[in-house]
Amino acid sequence: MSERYDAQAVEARWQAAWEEAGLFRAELSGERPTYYVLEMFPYPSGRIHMGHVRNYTMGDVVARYKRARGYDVLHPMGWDAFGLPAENAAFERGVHPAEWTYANVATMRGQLQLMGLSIDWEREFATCHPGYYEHQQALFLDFFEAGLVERKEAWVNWDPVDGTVLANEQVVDGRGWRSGAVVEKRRLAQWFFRITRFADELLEALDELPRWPDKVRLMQRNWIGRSEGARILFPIEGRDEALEVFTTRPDTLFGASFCALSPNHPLATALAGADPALAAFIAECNLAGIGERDIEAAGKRGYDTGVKVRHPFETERTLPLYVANFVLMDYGTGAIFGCPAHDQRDLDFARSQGLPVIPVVCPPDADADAVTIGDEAYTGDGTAINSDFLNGLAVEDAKARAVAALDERGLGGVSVSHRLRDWGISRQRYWGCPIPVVHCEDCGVVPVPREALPVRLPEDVTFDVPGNPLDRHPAWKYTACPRCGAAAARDTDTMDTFVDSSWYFARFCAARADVPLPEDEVAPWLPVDQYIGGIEHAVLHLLYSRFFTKALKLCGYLDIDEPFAGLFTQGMVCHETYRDADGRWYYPDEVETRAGELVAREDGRPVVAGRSEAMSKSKRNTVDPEAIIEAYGADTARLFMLSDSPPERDLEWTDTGVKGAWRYIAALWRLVASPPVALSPGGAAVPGPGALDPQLRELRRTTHKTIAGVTEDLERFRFNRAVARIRELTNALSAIEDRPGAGHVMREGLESAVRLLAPIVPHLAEEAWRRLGHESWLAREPWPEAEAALLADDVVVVAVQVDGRKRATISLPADHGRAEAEDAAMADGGVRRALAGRAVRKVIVVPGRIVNVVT
RNA sequence: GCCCGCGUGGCGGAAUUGGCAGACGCAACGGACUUAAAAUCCGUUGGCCCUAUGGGCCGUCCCGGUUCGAGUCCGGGCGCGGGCACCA
Repeated sequence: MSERYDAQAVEARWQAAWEEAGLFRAELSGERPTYYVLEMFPYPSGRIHMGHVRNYTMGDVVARYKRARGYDVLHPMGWDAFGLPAENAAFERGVHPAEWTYANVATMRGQLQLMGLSIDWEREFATCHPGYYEHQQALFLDFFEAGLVERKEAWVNWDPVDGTVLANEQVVDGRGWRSGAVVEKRRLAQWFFRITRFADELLEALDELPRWPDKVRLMQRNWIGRSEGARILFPIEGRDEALEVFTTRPDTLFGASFCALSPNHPLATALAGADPALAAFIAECNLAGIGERDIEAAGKRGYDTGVKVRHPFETERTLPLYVANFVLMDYGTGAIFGCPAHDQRDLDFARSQGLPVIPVVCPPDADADAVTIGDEAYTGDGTAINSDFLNGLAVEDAKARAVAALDERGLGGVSVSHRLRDWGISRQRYWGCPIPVVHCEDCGVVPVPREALPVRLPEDVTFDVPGNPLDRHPAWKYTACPRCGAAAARDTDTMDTFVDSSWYFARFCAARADVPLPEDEVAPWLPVDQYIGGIEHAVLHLLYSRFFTKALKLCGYLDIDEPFAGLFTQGMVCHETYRDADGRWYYPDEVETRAGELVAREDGRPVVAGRSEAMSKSKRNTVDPEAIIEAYGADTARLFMLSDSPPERDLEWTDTGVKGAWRYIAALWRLVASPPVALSPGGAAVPGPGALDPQLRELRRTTHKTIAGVTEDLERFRFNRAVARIRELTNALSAIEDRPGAGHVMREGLESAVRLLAPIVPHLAEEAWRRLGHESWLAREPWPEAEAALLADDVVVVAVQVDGRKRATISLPADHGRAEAEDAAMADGGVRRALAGRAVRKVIVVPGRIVNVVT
């Protein structure tokens, strides 16, 4: 009789036992090497979702594996707990953001604990706790002192109804996502982290991150967007100053037909003072957005200021100066010269303004006298024409020559621009880390003294009206200037929540310390050896954390250059979607199959299954992890997460797949509880090869090959392959026949399988380990070692091809030579038949692999 | 528009990086056990064909190339997915 595996009871028992024994507490032994594995910490939205399950399962496999490999492992968990959803909940339901957040944390912690993760919960923290954000405020002050923080005016999305700045993501089709009001551009004083100061460092260090996905590095490279070019001065007619522009194409300078300023360029502002029509044009530009879609709607528009600028090379020539809606203030110098022939934007603008189009680059095969530009600018390579001293030079040479000439004349030189902007961190929100500065009428901006930290959020706030509760709080912002003592006001903005997540990984090393990052506790663990999370953070979070690390190093906190030595980006968890004729979405458990048709369980309405997409509440294609754990246990959920798809790819959640995982768990338990042959006693040595028949010898080989293979797979994040290998082993063990020595081989195979499975299905493995007669913690057992002698076959099967087509397989001793293989191949009946007496020209032998007979 | 990535059975995916394509699993079909169901176990399963315990042909999106040999490398196409998007 086989006993049924009771996953829920077993899992609860081991979770409690591990917890009580404190097995996963991270400790610095000083003897073992350290390993820090971290998954991106969750936002406490309410309940965990399958994406969390996948993410944390992978991290836990790594943590448990590395522990078995003899590392001191740090595997912590916390909560990215500030953010807008809490304020929305407060607004919609009247519950305080803190209450809502901590309740969610409690729920989700309980759910994560059901998964059996080997986490050191003693280091848990939530970023919304003053014990965390007080240190963040201290870091802000450090950055301030180091010149890494500055306050400057910036153009922001302003929602006139809600009275707040909106992040770009909160502007939908030009309107505030909640108020529906048309968003305006406003210039406000904001706090910035000077990430651009590290632009080149952040770019170059990407080459030193071999364990990061190429895709992420590429995305960051593009995001930083380094462009090499030149700055050029165009003297302004009638003024004692020059217009400075940035270009990547100084070679096309002779093709210039206009210059243009951003509407927000200081010169544009100055000119608008005396020109009401220009002022009106600028106001209009600021009302509309500056995204491509906005401008596409409005068209490329410009205002001729009447001002002329002088061409740096052709001093007799002047160009009109426009203010144009497509020129961005925060890139380059906020001003451009336009060469319509070789830039599409400039061409569109020139056509609409009736400006000349002068070709100055001749495409390789074109006739220099007949180059014409239609509706498309020519941006390719070629030779300079119509360009005086540049004529005849290739584009790259012409660039260098032009820059040299500018330099000689004192009218410009080499320059580099980045797409990356400084990081604006001010948010007109309540539920975030207060910015520790005070605004004094006499002293200006004054940092809050360190001994006055933390600047705590007030608890008595209201959300019944839109806007920033901190700003309208009756008392909170009124304080004394720390410098002069006069009445002053606190900054009522809070920090972008990406600040919170930019240094949490370091704080985990000393979660309770009374300074932000004590070196003796932090240094041994950092950098994070393996970071795991979603690709959606490829740029923002991962770039901000990299910046923080460099800033923290500058401030003397850390001695590392990069926060995450290894990065793994996992795929999403997907599920089919279900809709009825009215377009209503249904949850998977709301539909069923009746008479071969998909229908809504409730009223039998026909439902159509749509394509599989990432699980989301809006499409109602989510499956609740807790329900799965209740039905099948955490091990089943974990096993399924790792089984089918490679971890970097999307995973399709299917009921049948989960059932398959459960079947394997039940079958494995049966195999352990009632093996097909009686196990030899634990600890007894396996008989030598001579004492075993070929089947058993082969089985031992399979066992040791599996150990080696799974080890390699786990090192390389090939979890699906690892699971497949272990299944192959246990399939082979199930088929074992009783004969002398079988009990020994069975025990060795079974114990190996259980140990290899320990990181993946830890509860089942622990239970099986005890059932096999052990009294130790499997979670503390060392990783199994493969015996080298058993990894090599003594007989190999070699394929034989005739003219590249497989015609036979032959068995040869593993150490066979070329001649032996060739002879055996030529002697094979199938090969002779395929040759049909034709003359053999040559025979290619790759020992152990293949023989190819070529006629 | 620019920049990446990916196309393998009915499905998810393997293939030691140029050497036996389809491991492992899901689904499906057939069978055993059972009053029945569930559970479990055994078997079959890329396609086509033949003189059928064997054997042949085709087959990794399409066309071409390199090679004794290509899912893997190169060139061109088609399709799907992702990132960025007036960045001068």
